[in-house]
Amino acid sequence: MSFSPNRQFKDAIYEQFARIGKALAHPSRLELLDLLSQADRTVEALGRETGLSVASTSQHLQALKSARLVEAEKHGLYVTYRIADPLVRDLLATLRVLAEHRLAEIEHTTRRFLDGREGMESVDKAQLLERVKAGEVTVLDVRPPEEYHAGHVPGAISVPLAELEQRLATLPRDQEIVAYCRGPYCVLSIQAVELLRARGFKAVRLEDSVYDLQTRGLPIAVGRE
Amino acid sequence: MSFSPNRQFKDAIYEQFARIGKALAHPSRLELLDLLSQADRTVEALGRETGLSVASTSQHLQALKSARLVEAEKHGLYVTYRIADPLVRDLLATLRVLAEHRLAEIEHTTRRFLDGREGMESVDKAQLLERVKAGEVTVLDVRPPEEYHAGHVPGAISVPLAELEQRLATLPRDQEIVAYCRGPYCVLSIQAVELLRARGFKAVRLEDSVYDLQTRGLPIAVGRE
DNA sequence: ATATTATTCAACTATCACATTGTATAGTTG
DNA sequence: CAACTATACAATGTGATAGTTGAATAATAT
Repeated sequence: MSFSPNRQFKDAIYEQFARIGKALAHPSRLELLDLLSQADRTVEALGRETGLSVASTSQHLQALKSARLVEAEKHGLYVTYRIADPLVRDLLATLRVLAEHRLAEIEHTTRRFLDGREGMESVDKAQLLERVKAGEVTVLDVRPPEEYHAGHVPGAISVPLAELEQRLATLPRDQEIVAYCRGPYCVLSIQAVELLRARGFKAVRLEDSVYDLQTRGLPIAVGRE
Repeated sequence: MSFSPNRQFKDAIYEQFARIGKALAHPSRLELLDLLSQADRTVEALGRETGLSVASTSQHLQALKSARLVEAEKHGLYVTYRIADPLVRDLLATLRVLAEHRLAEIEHTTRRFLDGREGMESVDKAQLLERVKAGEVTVLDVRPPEEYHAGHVPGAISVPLAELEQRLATLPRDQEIVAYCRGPYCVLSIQAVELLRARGFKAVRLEDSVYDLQTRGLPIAVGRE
């Protein structure tokens, strides 16, 4: 029985599916995929942002490549990696939703991390999103510029967290400011909102990433502005 | 930097996400999840259907349980496992679509397997589905009875593959017969259609599972009939 | 050409996961 | 309550995977 053609077929098929499962089985690879979901990047840049050694980063990227989740292209001296298919983002999103739903540890960890930080409690997302769409608020994209250029909320202005302090003067004091970054587990927007509030601005955090918003029907703007 | 609270937070979060990835990283566990997607089952039944030893089956199930993808309940002598959340099915479906999309090996393996089998080539699915919905065809659920009872296409009759032969007389010769089972990689419906055709019936295979059809808006019937 | 830089490869060690066994536990039957 | 059965757990050997280091490769710049 176990050498029947049926069994062989099933084994071969599940073996293939497991290739993708294996690619998702390491925290670093998931982080790399999350970063690549925001913008294409070189090995070096990915290593820098994840805190991994370049060699380690390269190896994980190869693992992702051999599972066909990412693609690589050599541009001169640098190899740029990118997400191979929009479905990869969908898979990551589903994984995230399921994890949030089933793993109490995630909520627990997030709560502990946010504990003591003022006013990071979730706002009414639907309502906030309407105001973003209507342009009633100033929207800040606090991610690195590459990520902004790869895709951002229409009307949002790019203010990388590192530059926020020196650009405070250009921000409105009368209008509410909404900061977003890569998603609920990205801390850039948390830090941005903390800084803004400390300086007397009215600021809230939008937990979603551009791509989360895209699945809710918001268009994505691409390019310099 | 790498001991900052931010880094610790990220590591903890991605560690959690990776729990689910790890659970999906073995072919046997994926097969177990697929079986459980169709109906709850005992360890013994799962071992029998997958060809794994009972001990091995139990271990994989524990791995799935500790990732919270399945739940277990003891009924008398048996422990029954079930999918913990409908989102698990969604995740599996997304994984499958992505794999089909990106991994040429899957199509290759499937093609090789179907090669030589007459008329398993895909029919116009949308049109077929309409006829199923409209009740214009006889629909056969050729999975084991437990799976039928856990959820089936409305109007479908339960004819487990093993019983098909002796129930041929009850099937219409003038109307087209549609057989379905667990999805595109389940061979039960293939074997059913082969048998039916060999006996002169007009039969086609529906590649989707009940749950695939559910996401396309078809209701699921539950229970004995 | 040579040096420089980014990336990959190769070798090594440590850790982790797998399947197989055998054993323990817990319910059920006699 | 003893015997039995289904299931879970534990220990083992084996193989795969991760991270490190240092060398090799490849594309540019000098």
